[in-house]
Amino acid sequence: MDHVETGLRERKKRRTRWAIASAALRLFAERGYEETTIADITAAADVSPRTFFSYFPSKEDVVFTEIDDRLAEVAERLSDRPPGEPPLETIRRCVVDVTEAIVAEHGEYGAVQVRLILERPGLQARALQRLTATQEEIEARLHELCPGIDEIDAVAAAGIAVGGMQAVVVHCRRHGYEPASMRAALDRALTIVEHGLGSLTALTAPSEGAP
Amino acid sequence: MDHVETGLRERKKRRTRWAIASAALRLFAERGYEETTIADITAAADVSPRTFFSYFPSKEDVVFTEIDDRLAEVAERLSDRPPGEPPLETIRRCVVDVTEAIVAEHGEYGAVQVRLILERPGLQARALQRLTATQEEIEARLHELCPGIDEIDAVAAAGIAVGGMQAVVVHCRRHGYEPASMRAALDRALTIVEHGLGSLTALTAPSEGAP
DNA sequence: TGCAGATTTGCAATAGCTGCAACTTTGCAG
DNA sequence: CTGCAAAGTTGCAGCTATTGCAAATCTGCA
Repeated sequence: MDHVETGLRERKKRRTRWAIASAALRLFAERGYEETTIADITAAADVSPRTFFSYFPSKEDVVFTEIDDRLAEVAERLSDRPPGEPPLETIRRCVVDVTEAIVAEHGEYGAVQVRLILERPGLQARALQRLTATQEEIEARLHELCPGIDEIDAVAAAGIAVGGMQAVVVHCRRHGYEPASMRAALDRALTIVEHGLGSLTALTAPSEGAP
Repeated sequence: MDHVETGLRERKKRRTRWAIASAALRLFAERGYEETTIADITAAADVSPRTFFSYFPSKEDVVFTEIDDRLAEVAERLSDRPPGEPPLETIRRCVVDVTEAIVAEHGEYGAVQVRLILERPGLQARALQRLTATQEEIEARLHELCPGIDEIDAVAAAGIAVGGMQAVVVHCRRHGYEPASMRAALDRALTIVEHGLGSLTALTAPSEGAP
């Protein structure tokens, strides 16, 4: 039971939602986020301003269209891992999926969405919040995968994993989104997550000073 | 040149700022955040509504009064570490300081602030954003401490460290703030940060299933 | 005592968001 | 077909946060 409903009603709703979202993203890209009002968006989408709020709870939420679905999808996929796989491998897979889902282009306006989120503090905050939600999702799966796992361990593992993810996002923000570079950063971060900061000799040696 | 200015002007400004902040926090505690308007706050603080915005850029910012100062203070303290100390130790120290600064009670309304931040999604998002800022702060210090460190390593290390911090915050949110328990969670998280997720046998063994 | 600069304030306007009630459309039974 | 009830859309009024602007006050220092 997903999006297979054939009713005219459903189809029309989906179309309207898309009309609003794409109008919004297009306008955001053209004149900027703050510079685009709800009225502008609804005018472009040819619906009443009031209607906007029956599709999205707030202006900010339009920006996250699809991204949320994508994230949820990834979280679900986590449960479909081969039963014998070591949890750590599962986490790795999960982090890779989520990260790529976040960074990769989603449909036509993906680039716009990413740029907006990275630029507008408000949107950035919202994104972090969703990332935190994902973190709890990960932790829940961990408890499923390793029934007896210590709670602190699970929380910490999830937290650290997400921290690694964020590291990649930060890296991308600075150096752009070439898949290759991103992959490298992701692998590096995951290795560190796996072996700990203690594996970085740069960190265990006394800080500069006496030779 | 900090808060030593003796001018009547300075003193009055400081007093007003405090009046607004404490009125706000008190009201938030009494009737809730959303239920308190700027007008309510300024009435209680005995200033004009317009004045509020010359002290705080937004309603949300009042909640973070002092917390920001505290965080900045901690970040600064990072540079005062003994020169020969291994960076990893410095990080540990830093994480402990920041975490305790976040969780500990700040002044009279500390508990209110923490509760609000944890409850209101908007404030939570804002807090995460500030945490991210701290993360970048940590990274910058890392580059100072280990001049040649690989950028990805630095970003990842900072990200993971903050992830560990968040883990502790999550833990506290669930189990309360008894210092002992928090200390334990913090230590555990830091150990994991240091030795990696690979050190948790629960994660490296194949997930349940065939015995 | 009086001025120059800083603060405070009132006023008006914009924009996001919500509740409500009237109006339309759609799905379906008769 | 036809008509009804549920679902969806719209306009309206209203509330709150936030900002620009200019008049009114206050403070520090002659």
